[in-house]
Amino acid sequence: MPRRKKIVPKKVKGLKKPLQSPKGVRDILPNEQYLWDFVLNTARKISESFGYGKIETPIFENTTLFERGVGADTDIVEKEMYSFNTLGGDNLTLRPEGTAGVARAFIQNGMSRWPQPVKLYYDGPMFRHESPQSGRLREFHHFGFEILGEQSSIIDAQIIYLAWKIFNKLGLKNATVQINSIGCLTCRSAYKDLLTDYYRAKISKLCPDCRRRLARNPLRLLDCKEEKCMQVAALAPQILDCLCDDCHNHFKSVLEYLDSLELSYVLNPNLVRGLDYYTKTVFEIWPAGEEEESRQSSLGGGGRYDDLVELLGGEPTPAAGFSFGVERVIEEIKRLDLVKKPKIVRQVFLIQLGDLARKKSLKLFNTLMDSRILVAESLGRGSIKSQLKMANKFHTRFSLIIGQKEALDDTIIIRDMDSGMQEVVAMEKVVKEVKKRLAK
RNA sequence: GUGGCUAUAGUGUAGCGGUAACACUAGAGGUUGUGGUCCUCUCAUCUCGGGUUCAAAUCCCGAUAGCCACCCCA
Repeated sequence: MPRRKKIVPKKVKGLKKPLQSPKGVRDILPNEQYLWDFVLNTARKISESFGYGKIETPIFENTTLFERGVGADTDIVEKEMYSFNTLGGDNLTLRPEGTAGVARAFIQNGMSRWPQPVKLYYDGPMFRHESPQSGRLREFHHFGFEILGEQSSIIDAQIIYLAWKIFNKLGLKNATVQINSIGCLTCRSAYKDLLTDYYRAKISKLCPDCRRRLARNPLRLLDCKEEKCMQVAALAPQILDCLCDDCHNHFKSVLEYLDSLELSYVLNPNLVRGLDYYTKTVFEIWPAGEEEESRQSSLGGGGRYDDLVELLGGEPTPAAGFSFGVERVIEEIKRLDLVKKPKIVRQVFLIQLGDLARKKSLKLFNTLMDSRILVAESLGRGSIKSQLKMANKFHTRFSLIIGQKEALDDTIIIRDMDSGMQEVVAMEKVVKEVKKRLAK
């Protein structure tokens, strides 16, 4: 006879369904913070050395800001925004990107009366309702910087240089700068017409997607990956040939500045950014690797946006900026194994036995901390054994043990964890004795 | 939003129709107040819900989530 196990269900099936986070968001746990610190601290430091000041703008803004700023026809605004109505009847949106908010703050805080140009950097979460996959989340983080109130092309070059410098400092030396110019409003719309005409004539050779896209956004057809479309795209008119004199000269001089910085770049005539506010210079930073893969996961992007501030109701203010995706950069750093995880260093471990000792240990912990001794503890644990085990995990050089006897005598045991030698010292001398030993 | 793949302890995996295994991690313990090695024990009914079957982690359907592609972007 098969013996039946007695079934005593601990859980009633289905009753205890653990709550999950919503789709596309994640927790950033203690053991990955060092990467975040590394990336953000590096970026902040370099930005500040370039004269940028930190700005924090709200995580949500009026929806109108993004509709007008990013552009009502863009994918971001059309289908990716977290918008909601408040109880008070406002329509707000969780920011999908940082530039529009900064531009709004520029206007609202009268920054046009500050010494020009105004240089700002920021970092924080952004939200886009997309279908998540690797390198793509619904809540993700940007680090970005903006420079407002300067039209000279040297600024474009400097921004690219700053971006490049940050990536370099992060160790991403093989990331490439992809650059293009999409002209100003005038030459771009002229180019769009030209492109539309060109594609209309070849519409039978296009894939269904591109036929559909043609009316909406002809620029997008340029980077379709269908074989047929690529053939058509290869012979399409290029925006660079259609720039007005001003835009043409501007771009030419940006490239000259980059040359003089000896910063290598890839001139990419198909680079088109998905936000409407860009004018003239646009650029992205792609990770090292095959071009096909790199373009899928651009690490960051930016460019000039001379019309944005005016579009939002401010005085005409030329500007440029850049931002990168913190998660993507961290992934790339992990992939290339660039940063070692720092070890937690603790100098002594505090052990306590018994009620009185436990009480004293709390105070001693503070005394040690105030004396700048790095101390670890496991005050909740009872047995000396388990506490020593913990001490071992922390790799401390010494353990300080207060037992019941020591608590009464007002003494403490200093144990050398390597040799196992122990010494009893008076409580008031602990700090001195520990420091003496640590100095050896 | 569309299509494909996947879903087993905290982590990584095994099991491929007869009722869960291994490694690591974590917690407790191996007699009196002493760690690192070693040993013992504990922690999942197999994402959730439904169906087929005498029997399901294993097959089917649905939901959810992850991954990949398209799209787009960071």
